[in-house]
Amino acid sequence: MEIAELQTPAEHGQSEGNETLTARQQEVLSAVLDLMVETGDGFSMNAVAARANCSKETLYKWFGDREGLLNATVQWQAAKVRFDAPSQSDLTLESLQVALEQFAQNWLAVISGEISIALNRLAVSHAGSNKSELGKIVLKNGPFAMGARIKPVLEAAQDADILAFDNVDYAFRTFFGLVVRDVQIRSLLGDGVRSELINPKRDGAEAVKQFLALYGKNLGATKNPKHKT
Amino acid sequence: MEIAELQTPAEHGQSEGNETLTARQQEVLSAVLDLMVETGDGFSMNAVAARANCSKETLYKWFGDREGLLNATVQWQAAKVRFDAPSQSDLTLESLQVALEQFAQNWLAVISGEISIALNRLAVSHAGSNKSELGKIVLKNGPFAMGARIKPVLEAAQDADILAFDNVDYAFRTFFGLVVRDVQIRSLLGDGVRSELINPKRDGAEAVKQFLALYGKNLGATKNPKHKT
DNA sequence: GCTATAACGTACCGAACGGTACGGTACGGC
DNA sequence: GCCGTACCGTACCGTTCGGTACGTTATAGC
Repeated sequence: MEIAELQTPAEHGQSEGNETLTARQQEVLSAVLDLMVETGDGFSMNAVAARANCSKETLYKWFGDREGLLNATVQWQAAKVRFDAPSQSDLTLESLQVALEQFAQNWLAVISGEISIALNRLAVSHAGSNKSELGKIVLKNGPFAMGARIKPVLEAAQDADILAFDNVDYAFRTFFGLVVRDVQIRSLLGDGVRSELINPKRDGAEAVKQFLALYGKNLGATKNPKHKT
Repeated sequence: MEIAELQTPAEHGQSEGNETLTARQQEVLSAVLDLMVETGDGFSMNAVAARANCSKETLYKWFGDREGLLNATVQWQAAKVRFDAPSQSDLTLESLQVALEQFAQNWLAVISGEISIALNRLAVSHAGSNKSELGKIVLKNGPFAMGARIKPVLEAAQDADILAFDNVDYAFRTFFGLVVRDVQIRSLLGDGVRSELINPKRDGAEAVKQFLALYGKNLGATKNPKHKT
Protein backbone atom coordinates (compact mmCIF):
# COMPACT_ATOMS: atom_id res chain seq x y z
CA MET A 1 0.00 0.00 0.00
CA GLU A 2 0.92 3.62 -0.02
CA ILE A 3 3.61 4.33 2.48
CA ALA A 4 3.43 8.07 2.46
CA GLU A 5 6.63 8.93 4.33
CA LEU A 6 7.13 12.63 3.88
CA GLN A 7 10.29 14.75 4.11
CA THR A 8 13.23 14.69 1.75
CA PRO A 9 13.09 18.25 0.51
CA ALA A 10 16.48 18.21 -1.14
CA GLU A 11 18.42 21.42 -1.04
CA HIS A 12 19.53 23.12 -4.16
CA GLY A 13 21.69 20.30 -5.28
CA GLN A 14 20.62 16.76 -4.65
CA SER A 15 22.05 16.77 -1.17
CA GLU A 16 19.62 14.03 -0.22
CA GLY A 17 19.12 16.14 2.86
CA ASN A 18 16.45 15.20 5.27
CA GLU A 19 15.28 18.62 6.32
CA THR A 20 11.54 18.41 6.46
CA LEU A 21 9.68 20.71 4.16
CA THR A 22 7.36 23.09 5.87
CA ALA A 23 3.71 23.00 5.00
CA ARG A 24 4.13 26.26 3.14
CA GLN A 25 6.96 24.88 1.11
CA GLN A 26 4.91 21.86 0.19
CA GLU A 27 2.15 24.18 -0.93
CA VAL A 28 4.64 25.75 -3.28
CA LEU A 29 5.76 22.40 -4.64
CA SER A 30 2.18 21.39 -5.11
CA ALA A 31 1.64 24.51 -7.16
CA VAL A 32 4.68 23.63 -9.24
CA LEU A 33 3.24 20.19 -9.80
CA ASP A 34 -0.02 21.66 -10.97
CA LEU A 35 1.72 23.95 -13.40
CA MET A 36 3.80 21.05 -14.61
CA VAL A 37 0.73 19.03 -15.41
CA GLU A 38 -0.91 21.96 -17.12
CA THR A 39 1.91 23.38 -19.18
CA GLY A 40 4.75 20.90 -19.16
CA ASP A 41 8.02 22.70 -18.73
CA GLY A 42 6.72 25.97 -20.03
CA PHE A 43 6.04 27.84 -16.86
CA SER A 44 8.01 30.72 -15.44
CA MET A 45 9.10 31.43 -11.92
CA ASN A 46 6.64 34.30 -11.99
CA ALA A 47 3.88 31.85 -12.72
CA VAL A 48 4.93 29.71 -9.79
CA ALA A 49 4.99 32.67 -7.45
CA ALA A 50 1.59 33.79 -8.63
CA ARG A 51 0.05 30.35 -8.35
CA ALA A 52 1.48 29.76 -4.90
CA ASN A 53 0.85 33.31 -3.66
CA CYS A 54 4.42 33.73 -2.64
CA SER A 55 7.22 35.99 -3.77
CA LYS A 56 9.92 35.08 -6.17
CA GLU A 57 12.48 36.08 -3.63
CA THR A 58 11.17 33.41 -1.30
CA LEU A 59 11.32 30.90 -4.08
CA TYR A 60 14.96 31.62 -4.69
CA LYS A 61 15.73 31.69 -1.01
CA TRP A 62 14.20 28.28 -0.47
CA PHE A 63 15.23 26.45 -3.60
CA GLY A 64 18.22 28.31 -4.99
CA ASP A 65 17.21 28.48 -8.61
CA ARG A 66 14.78 27.01 -11.07
CA GLU A 67 16.62 23.73 -11.25
CA GLY A 68 16.51 23.40 -7.50
CA LEU A 69 12.82 24.04 -7.46
CA LEU A 70 12.21 21.39 -10.09
CA ASN A 71 14.45 18.92 -8.32
CA ALA A 72 12.70 19.47 -5.04
CA THR A 73 9.32 19.05 -6.67
CA VAL A 74 10.23 15.85 -8.42
CA GLN A 75 11.81 14.34 -5.35
CA TRP A 76 8.93 15.35 -3.14
CA GLN A 77 6.43 13.77 -5.46
CA ALA A 78 8.54 10.66 -5.96
CA ALA A 79 8.70 10.13 -2.22
CA LYS A 80 4.94 10.28 -2.00
CA VAL A 81 4.35 7.66 -4.62
CA ARG A 82 6.55 4.90 -3.30
CA PHE A 83 4.84 1.66 -2.54
CA ASP A 84 6.32 -1.60 -1.47
CA ALA A 85 5.95 -4.99 -2.96
CA PRO A 86 3.81 -6.88 -0.49
CA SER A 87 6.11 -9.45 1.02
CA GLN A 88 4.82 -12.39 2.90
CA SER A 89 6.72 -15.03 4.79
CA ASP A 90 5.13 -18.05 3.17
CA LEU A 91 5.81 -17.86 -0.52
CA THR A 92 3.67 -19.97 -2.79
CA LEU A 93 2.87 -19.63 -6.43
CA GLU A 94 -0.46 -18.14 -5.50
CA SER A 95 0.91 -15.64 -3.02
CA LEU A 96 3.65 -14.70 -5.48
CA GLN A 97 1.07 -14.14 -8.14
CA VAL A 98 -0.98 -11.96 -5.84
CA ALA A 99 2.04 -9.94 -4.82
CA LEU A 100 3.20 -9.41 -8.38
CA GLU A 101 -0.28 -8.53 -9.51
CA GLN A 102 -0.69 -5.93 -6.84
CA PHE A 103 2.64 -4.46 -7.69
CA ALA A 104 1.97 -4.45 -11.41
CA GLN A 105 -1.40 -2.86 -10.94
CA ASN A 106 0.01 -0.16 -8.70
CA TRP A 107 2.74 0.51 -11.16
CA LEU A 108 0.42 0.76 -14.13
CA ALA A 109 -1.88 3.06 -12.23
CA VAL A 110 1.05 5.31 -11.39
CA ILE A 111 2.64 5.56 -14.80
CA SER A 112 -0.64 6.25 -16.52
CA GLY A 113 -1.44 9.07 -14.12
CA GLU A 114 -1.05 12.57 -15.39
CA ILE A 115 1.35 13.56 -12.64
CA SER A 116 3.72 10.76 -13.46
CA ILE A 117 3.47 11.63 -17.13
CA ALA A 118 4.27 15.27 -16.48
CA LEU A 119 7.19 14.36 -14.25
CA ASN A 120 8.63 11.92 -16.72
CA ARG A 121 8.24 14.39 -19.56
CA LEU A 122 10.12 16.97 -17.59
CA ALA A 123 12.85 14.54 -16.65
CA VAL A 124 13.21 13.27 -20.20
CA SER A 125 13.54 16.71 -21.69
CA HIS A 126 16.08 17.76 -19.08
CA ALA A 127 18.03 14.56 -19.57
CA GLY A 128 18.71 15.78 -23.08
CA SER A 129 20.42 18.97 -22.08
CA ASN A 130 23.14 17.80 -19.78
CA LYS A 131 23.60 19.40 -16.42
CA SER A 132 20.46 18.29 -14.74
CA GLU A 133 19.82 15.65 -12.15
CA LEU A 134 16.18 15.26 -13.02
CA GLY A 135 16.70 12.29 -15.27
CA LYS A 136 18.67 10.45 -12.64
CA ILE A 137 16.16 11.28 -9.94
CA VAL A 138 13.25 9.92 -11.92
CA LEU A 139 15.28 6.94 -13.02
CA LYS A 140 16.12 6.19 -9.43
CA ASN A 141 12.58 6.54 -8.19
CA GLY A 142 11.06 4.90 -11.23
CA PRO A 143 12.50 1.85 -12.97
CA PHE A 144 15.30 1.35 -10.47
CA ALA A 145 13.05 1.58 -7.44
CA MET A 146 10.71 -0.86 -9.11
CA GLY A 147 13.56 -3.28 -9.65
CA ALA A 148 14.86 -2.89 -6.13
CA ARG A 149 11.50 -3.97 -4.79
CA ILE A 150 10.72 -6.74 -7.24
CA LYS A 151 14.04 -8.46 -7.57
CA PRO A 152 14.17 -9.68 -3.96
CA VAL A 153 10.73 -11.16 -4.45
CA LEU A 154 11.85 -12.92 -7.60
CA GLU A 155 14.93 -14.25 -5.91
CA ALA A 156 12.95 -15.51 -2.97
CA ALA A 157 10.62 -17.23 -5.39
CA GLN A 158 13.58 -18.84 -7.07
CA ASP A 159 14.85 -20.06 -3.72
CA ALA A 160 11.41 -21.48 -3.06
CA ASP A 161 11.49 -23.35 -6.38
CA ILE A 162 8.62 -21.34 -7.75
CA LEU A 163 10.51 -19.44 -10.42
CA ALA A 164 13.50 -20.34 -12.50
CA PHE A 165 15.84 -17.89 -14.19
CA ASP A 166 19.52 -17.39 -14.69
CA ASN A 167 19.67 -13.66 -14.38
CA VAL A 168 17.41 -11.78 -12.03
CA ASP A 169 18.06 -8.50 -13.79
CA TYR A 170 16.96 -9.83 -17.10
CA ALA A 171 13.96 -11.53 -15.54
CA PHE A 172 12.95 -8.27 -13.94
CA ARG A 173 13.34 -6.37 -17.17
CA THR A 174 11.07 -8.90 -18.82
CA PHE A 175 8.55 -8.34 -16.08
CA PHE A 176 8.90 -4.63 -16.67
CA GLY A 177 8.25 -5.02 -20.36
CA LEU A 178 5.21 -7.22 -19.86
CA VAL A 179 3.71 -4.79 -17.38
CA VAL A 180 4.50 -1.49 -19.01
CA ARG A 181 4.28 -2.59 -22.62
CA ASP A 182 3.77 0.50 -24.79
CA VAL A 183 1.76 2.37 -22.19
CA GLN A 184 4.46 4.67 -20.94
CA ILE A 185 6.00 5.74 -24.21
CA ARG A 186 2.63 6.30 -25.78
CA SER A 187 1.51 8.35 -22.82
CA LEU A 188 4.67 10.41 -22.89
CA LEU A 189 4.23 11.07 -26.58
CA GLY A 190 0.74 12.37 -25.97
CA ASP A 191 -1.36 9.48 -27.15
CA GLY A 192 -4.69 10.29 -25.61
CA VAL A 193 -6.18 6.82 -25.41
CA ARG A 194 -4.74 6.12 -22.02
CA SER A 195 -7.64 5.89 -19.66
CA GLU A 196 -9.94 4.16 -22.10
CA LEU A 197 -7.62 1.56 -23.47
CA ILE A 198 -5.77 0.80 -20.27
CA ASN A 199 -7.13 -1.14 -17.39
CA PRO A 200 -4.45 -1.49 -14.73
CA LYS A 201 -6.35 -4.20 -12.91
CA ARG A 202 -6.85 -6.40 -15.94
CA ASP A 203 -3.59 -5.67 -17.71
CA GLY A 204 -1.48 -6.08 -14.60
CA ALA A 205 -3.01 -9.47 -13.95
CA GLU A 206 -2.46 -10.49 -17.54
CA ALA A 207 1.16 -9.39 -17.40
CA VAL A 208 1.78 -11.46 -14.31
CA LYS A 209 0.12 -14.47 -15.89
CA GLN A 210 2.39 -14.15 -18.87
CA PHE A 211 5.43 -13.63 -16.72
CA LEU A 212 4.66 -16.75 -14.73
CA ALA A 213 4.11 -18.66 -17.93
CA LEU A 214 7.62 -17.71 -18.98
CA TYR A 215 9.45 -18.10 -15.71
CA GLY A 216 7.28 -20.34 -13.54
CA LYS A 217 8.96 -23.60 -12.74
CA ASN A 218 6.00 -25.95 -12.61
CA LEU A 219 4.39 -24.83 -15.80
CA GLY A 220 5.52 -27.26 -18.42
CA ALA A 221 8.53 -26.63 -20.60
CA THR A 222 9.57 -23.10 -19.80
CA LYS A 223 12.10 -21.33 -21.88
CA ASN A 224 14.48 -19.67 -19.53
CA PRO A 225 16.88 -17.12 -20.88
CA LYS A 226 20.49 -18.02 -20.78
CA HIS A 227 21.85 -14.61 -20.08
CA LYS A 228 24.88 -14.32 -17.90
CA THR A 229 25.22 -10.56 -18.19
CA MET B 1 18.48 20.05 -58.06
CA GLU B 2 16.88 23.42 -57.82
CA ILE B 3 13.60 22.64 -59.43
CA ALA B 4 11.40 25.57 -60.25
CA GLU B 5 8.59 24.16 -58.18
CA LEU B 6 9.13 26.91 -55.65
CA GLN B 7 9.48 26.23 -52.04
CA THR B 8 6.92 24.96 -49.60
CA PRO B 9 9.09 22.03 -48.74
CA ALA B 10 7.09 20.86 -45.79
CA GLU B 11 4.46 23.40 -45.15
CA HIS B 12 4.39 24.65 -41.67
CA GLY B 13 1.72 22.20 -40.71
CA GLN B 14 2.18 18.49 -41.28
CA SER B 15 1.00 18.30 -44.81
CA GLU B 16 2.06 14.65 -44.97
CA GLY B 17 3.57 15.68 -48.23
CA ASN B 18 6.72 14.24 -49.63
CA GLU B 19 7.64 17.33 -51.53
CA THR B 20 11.25 16.69 -52.19
CA LEU B 21 13.62 18.60 -50.04
CA THR B 22 16.52 20.12 -51.89
CA ALA B 23 19.98 18.95 -51.01
CA ARG B 24 20.62 22.25 -49.33
CA GLN B 25 17.51 21.93 -47.24
CA GLN B 26 18.52 18.47 -46.18
CA GLU B 27 21.87 19.85 -45.13
CA VAL B 28 20.02 22.24 -42.88
CA LEU B 29 17.92 19.48 -41.38
CA SER B 30 21.00 17.42 -40.82
CA ALA B 31 22.51 20.30 -38.91
CA VAL B 32 19.37 20.52 -36.82
CA LEU B 33 19.63 16.84 -36.09
CA ASP B 34 23.21 17.25 -34.96
CA LEU B 35 22.30 20.09 -32.65
CA MET B 36 19.41 18.06 -31.33
CA VAL B 37 21.68 15.21 -30.40
CA GLU B 38 24.17 17.55 -28.82
CA THR B 39 21.97 19.89 -26.86
CA GLY B 40 18.49 18.45 -26.79
CA ASP B 41 15.96 21.16 -27.36
CA GLY B 42 18.24 23.91 -26.17
CA PHE B 43 19.45 25.32 -29.44
CA SER B 44 18.49 28.60 -30.99
CA MET B 45 17.69 29.45 -34.54
CA ASN B 46 20.92 31.40 -34.57
CA ALA B 47 22.75 28.22 -33.72
CA VAL B 48 21.05 26.40 -36.57
CA ALA B 49 21.93 29.11 -39.03
CA ALA B 50 25.52 29.15 -37.87
CA ARG B 51 25.86 25.38 -37.98
CA ALA B 52 24.30 25.12 -41.41
CA ASN B 53 26.01 28.20 -42.81
CA CYS B 54 22.77 29.69 -43.87
CA SER B 55 20.86 32.77 -42.89
CA LYS B 56 18.01 32.88 -40.46
CA GLU B 57 15.89 34.50 -43.08
CA THR B 58 16.26 31.47 -45.27
CA LEU B 59 15.34 29.26 -42.35
CA TYR B 60 12.12 31.14 -41.80
CA LYS B 61 11.40 31.27 -45.48
CA TRP B 62 11.75 27.53 -45.86
CA PHE B 63 10.22 26.29 -42.67
CA GLY B 64 7.99 29.06 -41.41
CA ASP B 65 9.02 29.07 -37.78
CA ARG B 66 10.88 27.03 -35.26
CA GLU B 67 8.10 24.50 -34.93
CA GLY B 68 8.06 24.01 -38.68
CA LEU B 69 11.78 23.42 -38.70
CA LEU B 70 11.53 20.83 -35.96
CA ASN B 71 8.61 19.13 -37.63
CA ALA B 72 10.44 18.95 -40.93
CA THR B 73 13.51 17.54 -39.23
CA VAL B 74 11.62 14.87 -37.35
CA GLN B 75 9.63 13.83 -40.38
CA TRP B 76 12.66 13.75 -42.57
CA GLN B 77 14.54 11.54 -40.16
CA ALA B 78 11.55 9.29 -39.55
CA ALA B 79 11.21 8.69 -43.25
CA LYS B 80 14.81 7.59 -43.44
CA VAL B 81 14.53 5.03 -40.68
CA ARG B 82 11.58 3.03 -41.90
CA PHE B 83 12.17 -0.63 -42.47
CA ASP B 84 9.70 -3.31 -43.39
CA ALA B 85 8.96 -6.55 -41.69
CA PRO B 86 10.34 -9.18 -44.01
CA SER B 87 7.32 -10.96 -45.38
CA GLN B 88 7.59 -14.28 -47.10
CA SER B 89 4.92 -16.23 -48.87
CA ASP B 90 5.41 -19.51 -47.05
CA LEU B 91 4.88 -18.90 -43.38
CA THR B 92 6.26 -21.45 -40.99
CA LEU B 93 7.18 -21.19 -37.36
CA GLU B 94 10.80 -20.90 -38.34
CA SER B 95 10.27 -18.24 -40.97
CA LEU B 96 8.02 -16.34 -38.60
CA GLN B 97 10.67 -16.48 -35.95
CA VAL B 98 13.28 -15.22 -38.37
CA ALA B 99 11.06 -12.38 -39.50
CA LEU B 100 10.18 -11.32 -35.98
CA GLU B 101 13.77 -11.54 -34.86
CA GLN B 102 14.97 -9.39 -37.67
CA PHE B 103 12.29 -6.86 -36.91
CA ALA B 104 12.97 -6.86 -33.20
CA GLN B 105 16.67 -6.47 -33.73
CA ASN B 106 16.17 -3.60 -36.12
CA TRP B 107 13.83 -1.93 -33.71
CA LEU B 108 16.15 -2.29 -30.75
CA ALA B 109 19.03 -0.93 -32.76
CA VAL B 110 16.98 2.08 -33.75
CA ILE B 111 15.58 3.01 -30.37
CA SER B 112 18.93 2.71 -28.66
CA GLY B 113 20.57 5.00 -31.20
CA GLU B 114 21.34 8.51 -30.12
CA ILE B 115 19.35 10.08 -32.94
CA SER B 116 16.22 8.23 -31.99
CA ILE B 117 16.75 9.15 -28.38
CA ALA B 118 17.17 12.81 -29.22
CA LEU B 119 14.08 12.78 -31.42
CA ASN B 120 11.96 11.05 -28.85
CA ARG B 121 13.13 13.41 -26.14
CA LEU B 122 12.16 16.35 -28.25
CA ALA B 123 8.79 14.87 -29.09
CA VAL B 124 8.08 13.98 -25.48
CA SER B 125 8.87 17.41 -24.18
CA HIS B 126 6.78 19.08 -26.85
CA ALA B 127 3.91 16.70 -26.24
CA GLY B 128 3.67 18.24 -22.79
CA SER B 129 3.05 21.75 -23.95
CA ASN B 130 0.10 21.37 -26.23
CA LYS B 131 0.15 22.89 -29.66
CA SER B 132 2.77 20.76 -31.26
CA GLU B 133 2.51 17.92 -33.70
CA LEU B 134 5.84 16.43 -32.79
CA GLY B 135 4.41 13.90 -30.39
CA LYS B 136 1.95 12.64 -32.94
CA ILE B 137 4.56 12.50 -35.65
CA VAL B 138 6.90 10.38 -33.59
CA LEU B 139 4.04 8.25 -32.35
CA LYS B 140 2.96 7.63 -35.90
CA ASN B 141 6.42 6.77 -37.12
CA GLY B 142 7.36 4.87 -33.97
CA PRO B 143 5.03 2.55 -32.09
CA PHE B 144 2.20 2.85 -34.59
CA ALA B 145 4.38 2.17 -37.60
CA MET B 146 5.83 -0.81 -35.78
CA GLY B 147 2.34 -2.14 -35.13
CA ALA B 148 1.21 -1.55 -38.67
CA ARG B 149 4.03 -3.70 -39.92
CA ILE B 150 3.91 -6.45 -37.33
CA LYS B 151 0.20 -6.99 -36.94
CA PRO B 152 -0.36 -8.31 -40.48
CA VAL B 153 2.44 -10.79 -39.88
CA LEU B 154 0.83 -11.92 -36.64
CA GLU B 155 -2.54 -12.27 -38.28
CA ALA B 156 -1.09 -14.27 -41.14
CA ALA B 157 0.57 -16.51 -38.60
CA GLN B 158 -2.72 -16.98 -36.85
CA ASP B 159 -4.36 -17.92 -40.12
CA ALA B 160 -1.57 -20.42 -40.68
CA ASP B 161 -2.23 -21.96 -37.26
CA ILE B 162 1.16 -20.91 -35.97
CA LEU B 163 0.04 -18.35 -33.44
CA ALA B 164 -3.08 -18.13 -31.33
CA PHE B 165 -4.47 -14.96 -29.81
CA ASP B 166 -7.80 -13.28 -29.36
CA ASN B 167 -6.72 -9.73 -29.87
CA VAL B 168 -4.03 -8.80 -32.32
CA ASP B 169 -3.55 -5.40 -30.75
CA TYR B 170 -2.92 -6.84 -27.37
CA ALA B 171 -0.63 -9.49 -28.81
CA PHE B 172 1.37 -6.83 -30.58
CA ARG B 173 1.63 -4.74 -27.46
CA THR B 174 2.98 -7.77 -25.64
CA PHE B 175 5.53 -8.19 -28.39
CA PHE B 176 6.40 -4.54 -28.03
CA GLY B 177 6.93 -4.91 -24.30
CA LEU B 178 9.09 -7.98 -24.66
CA VAL B 179 11.27 -6.31 -27.26
CA VAL B 180 11.59 -2.85 -25.82
CA ARG B 181 11.49 -3.76 -22.14
CA ASP B 182 12.97 -0.88 -20.14
CA VAL B 183 15.45 0.10 -22.82
CA GLN B 184 13.63 3.08 -24.21
CA ILE B 185 12.53 4.76 -21.02
CA ARG B 186 15.93 4.28 -19.45
CA SER B 187 17.61 5.71 -22.50
CA LEU B 188 15.29 8.69 -22.56
CA LEU B 189 15.94 9.37 -18.91
CA GLY B 190 19.65 9.46 -19.57
CA ASP B 191 20.73 6.10 -18.22
CA GLY B 192 24.11 5.72 -19.80
CA VAL B 193 24.40 1.95 -19.80
CA ARG B 194 22.78 1.59 -23.15
CA SER B 195 25.41 0.29 -25.48
CA GLU B 196 27.07 -1.95 -22.93
CA LEU B 197 24.05 -3.60 -21.42
CA ILE B 198 22.06 -3.89 -24.56
CA ASN B 199 22.69 -6.32 -27.32
CA PRO B 200 20.03 -5.95 -29.99
CA LYS B 201 20.93 -9.21 -31.64
CA ARG B 202 20.73 -11.30 -28.49
CA ASP B 203 17.89 -9.46 -26.80
CA GLY B 204 15.75 -9.34 -29.91
CA ALA B 205 16.10 -13.08 -30.37
CA GLU B 206 15.27 -13.67 -26.73
CA ALA B 207 12.19 -11.47 -26.96
CA VAL B 208 10.92 -13.40 -29.95
CA LYS B 209 11.54 -16.69 -28.19
CA GLN B 210 9.50 -15.50 -25.24
CA PHE B 211 6.77 -14.15 -27.46
CA LEU B 212 6.48 -17.45 -29.28
CA ALA B 213 6.42 -19.26 -25.95
CA LEU B 214 3.41 -17.19 -24.98
CA TYR B 215 1.52 -17.13 -28.25
CA GLY B 216 2.83 -20.05 -30.29
CA LYS B 217 0.17 -22.64 -30.91
CA ASN B 218 2.21 -25.83 -30.89
CA LEU B 219 4.12 -25.15 -27.74
CA GLY B 220 2.24 -26.93 -25.00
CA ALA B 221 -0.42 -25.24 -22.91
CA THR B 222 -0.22 -21.62 -23.90
CA LYS B 223 -2.03 -19.03 -21.93
CA ASN B 224 -3.76 -16.86 -24.43
CA PRO B 225 -5.22 -13.63 -23.24
CA LYS B 226 -8.94 -13.33 -23.34
CA HIS B 227 -9.10 -9.70 -24.26
CA LYS B 228 -11.83 -8.60 -26.53
CA THR B 229 -10.40 -5.10 -27.08
C1' DG C 1 5.24 48.48 22.78
C1' DC C 2 9.72 47.46 20.36
C1' DT C 3 12.69 44.93 17.53
C1' DA C 4 13.90 41.16 14.53
C1' DT C 5 12.77 37.92 11.24
C1' DA C 6 10.26 36.02 7.47
C1' DA C 7 7.77 36.44 3.74
C1' DC C 8 4.85 39.13 0.34
C1' DG C 9 4.49 42.12 -3.82
C1' DT C 10 6.37 44.89 -7.14
C1' DA C 11 9.72 46.81 -9.83
C1' DC C 12 13.81 46.31 -12.16
C1' DC C 13 17.99 44.47 -14.91
C1' DG C 14 20.57 42.01 -18.27
C1' DA C 15 20.62 38.29 -21.36
C1' DA C 16 18.77 35.32 -24.70
C1' DC C 17 15.74 34.23 -28.08
C1' DG C 18 12.21 34.22 -31.95
C1' DG C 19 11.38 36.67 -35.71
C1' DT C 20 12.20 40.62 -39.24
C1' DA C 21 14.69 43.89 -42.18
C1' DC C 22 18.33 45.22 -45.00
C1' DG C 23 22.50 45.40 -47.64
C1' DG C 24 25.60 42.57 -50.30
C1' DT C 25 26.81 38.69 -53.47
C1' DA C 26 26.61 34.90 -56.75
C1' DC C 27 24.27 33.05 -60.67
C1' DG C 28 21.07 31.93 -64.44
C1' DG C 29 18.09 33.91 -68.22
C1' DC C 30 17.86 37.18 -71.96
C1' DG D 1 25.59 43.95 -69.85
C1' DC D 2 21.27 43.88 -67.24
C1' DC D 3 17.78 42.07 -64.30
C1' DG D 4 15.53 38.93 -61.11
C1' DT D 5 16.10 35.49 -57.79
C1' DA D 6 17.97 33.09 -54.10
C1' DC D 7 20.72 33.18 -50.54
C1' DC D 8 24.16 34.86 -46.99
C1' DG D 9 25.56 37.71 -43.00
C1' DT D 10 24.52 40.96 -39.72
C1' DA D 11 22.11 44.11 -37.37
C1' DC D 12 17.96 45.03 -35.15
C1' DC D 13 13.35 44.79 -32.44
C1' DG D 14 10.14 43.32 -28.99
C1' DT D 15 9.30 40.10 -25.61
C1' DT D 16 10.09 36.87 -22.11
C1' DC D 17 12.45 35.09 -18.48
C1' DG D 18 15.77 34.10 -14.67
C1' DG D 19 17.42 36.33 -11.02
C1' DT D 20 17.95 40.50 -7.72
C1' DA D 21 16.68 44.58 -4.97
C1' DC D 22 13.71 47.03 -2.15
C1' DG D 23 9.85 48.69 0.44
C1' DT D 24 6.01 46.83 3.12
C1' DT D 25 3.43 43.86 6.18
C1' DA D 26 2.78 40.36 9.71
C1' DT D 27 4.16 37.60 13.40
C1' DA D 28 6.97 36.11 17.40
C1' DG D 29 9.92 36.95 21.37
C1' DC D 30 11.05 39.99 25.07
